Amino acid sequence: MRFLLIEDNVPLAGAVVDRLSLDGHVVDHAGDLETARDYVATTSYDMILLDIMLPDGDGSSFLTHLRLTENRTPTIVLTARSEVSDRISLLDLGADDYMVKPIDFAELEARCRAVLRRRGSSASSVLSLGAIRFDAASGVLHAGSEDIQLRTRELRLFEVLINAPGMIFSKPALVDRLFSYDEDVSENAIEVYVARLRKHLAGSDVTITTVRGLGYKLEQT
Amino acid sequence: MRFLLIEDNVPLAGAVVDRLSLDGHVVDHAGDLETARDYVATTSYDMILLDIMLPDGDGSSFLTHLRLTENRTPTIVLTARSEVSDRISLLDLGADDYMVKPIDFAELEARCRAVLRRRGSSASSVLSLGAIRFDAASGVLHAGSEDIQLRTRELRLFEVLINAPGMIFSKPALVDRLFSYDEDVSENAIEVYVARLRKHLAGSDVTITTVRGLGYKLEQT
DNA sequence: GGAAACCTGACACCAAGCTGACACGGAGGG
DNA sequence: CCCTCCGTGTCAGCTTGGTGTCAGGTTTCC
Repeated sequence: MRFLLIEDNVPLAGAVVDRLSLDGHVVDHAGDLETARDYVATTSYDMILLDIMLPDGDGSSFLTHLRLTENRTPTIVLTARSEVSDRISLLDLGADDYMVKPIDFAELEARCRAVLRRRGSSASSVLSLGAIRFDAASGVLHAGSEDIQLRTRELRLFEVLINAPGMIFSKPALVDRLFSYDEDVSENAIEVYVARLRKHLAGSDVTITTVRGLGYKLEQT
Repeated sequence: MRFLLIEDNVPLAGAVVDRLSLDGHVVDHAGDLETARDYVATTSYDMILLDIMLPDGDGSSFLTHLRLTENRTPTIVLTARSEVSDRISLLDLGADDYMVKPIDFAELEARCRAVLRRRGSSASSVLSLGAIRFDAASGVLHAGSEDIQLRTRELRLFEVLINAPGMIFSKPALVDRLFSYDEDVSENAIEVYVARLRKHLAGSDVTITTVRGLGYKLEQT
């Protein structure tokens, strides 16, 4: 999952980034609304965490604009207790949930999961193609008679591929999906992860096909 | 498609306008930021090509301003090599892609298509003619009962032809479209790729017709 | 009939992709 | 505090398949 965290408190932001990264998510951090606008204009996120009090404006106006441009990215608003004058108005603006600072990380994770589930983005979290089944929540891949626990990076790659079987993903696009901007990674890393996934898929009726010069796609044989 | 080209180098701008016009696009040309601002204020564009170094200011400020006003028009930034201090910073500003001068026209077209496809503005990527269907996103050609994965060069050629069925493309024009100008390729290469595409189209009701002395065109029989 | 334009099977080249090995670093345990 | 384990990304050498050229054949047109 790719998150956008909009938060001006640097230590707090760092902590959230660290925590979410542990779960294998990619997190981009924007310290103000201007940066945040640039991010959402160029990147597609699975979830936005939005602080309300920001140096260059009010987070709620950002949210309003976001929804007006038909961007339905699930959003959780982070707010100090004193700012919760009207929680209803936040939800009316298009927030999916809100949390009061100080943030409890376990609760944050739980609410993220809840919101994502409610939105049905990865609804039941179990995807299947051919004879394989993949539980995105637990990261377990059932191929043949084996149950394989995918590790975080493998998991994210597989998640991307199985969500659009048959579609070609170029290596630069995959690098973009798996790594955040400040991670400088060679495209060879993608090749390596494709190879590792292929080992897991060996013997099943699903393969990752190379389309030379274009990219990779997942398909049933 | 309606393009806005913001570029102060007149000969270069002329060449880009000519080239894009060949594809049937409408191109407005602004030589400086002031003109460009007037254009975007009055007209809705499908795509903006933006030079960074301009007589009356920096193109990146134009872009920033554009995005702040919630204008999401797909934008490709044109830049001299020395200016590419940081690819990321350009993308952060809200550019969809960037190109280094000197501009390779074949590449420019490809990138425009890619950006437009990514933005999803051009509806679906599936084109059809007669009994064949072509999915530009996956590069798969459905002809008869077969699904053929086109490779990059075949794909580029077919893309050009199917975007204007019946139109005659000369061999020099096709060389121009498929190869960048540091690739020194004989026109025979086009003949070879036409032959390869014809094999894929065999048995369908679509053929590539030779118009002796003029070029090739794609048509339904 | 001859020349120019076009077609095509074969081929060699080389960049794209694959993969085993390794080095690095964080986590966790002793 | 050190050691080990494990996930990760890089690298170098290898394999492979797409690519453009060529040579010889065929068609077209004057």
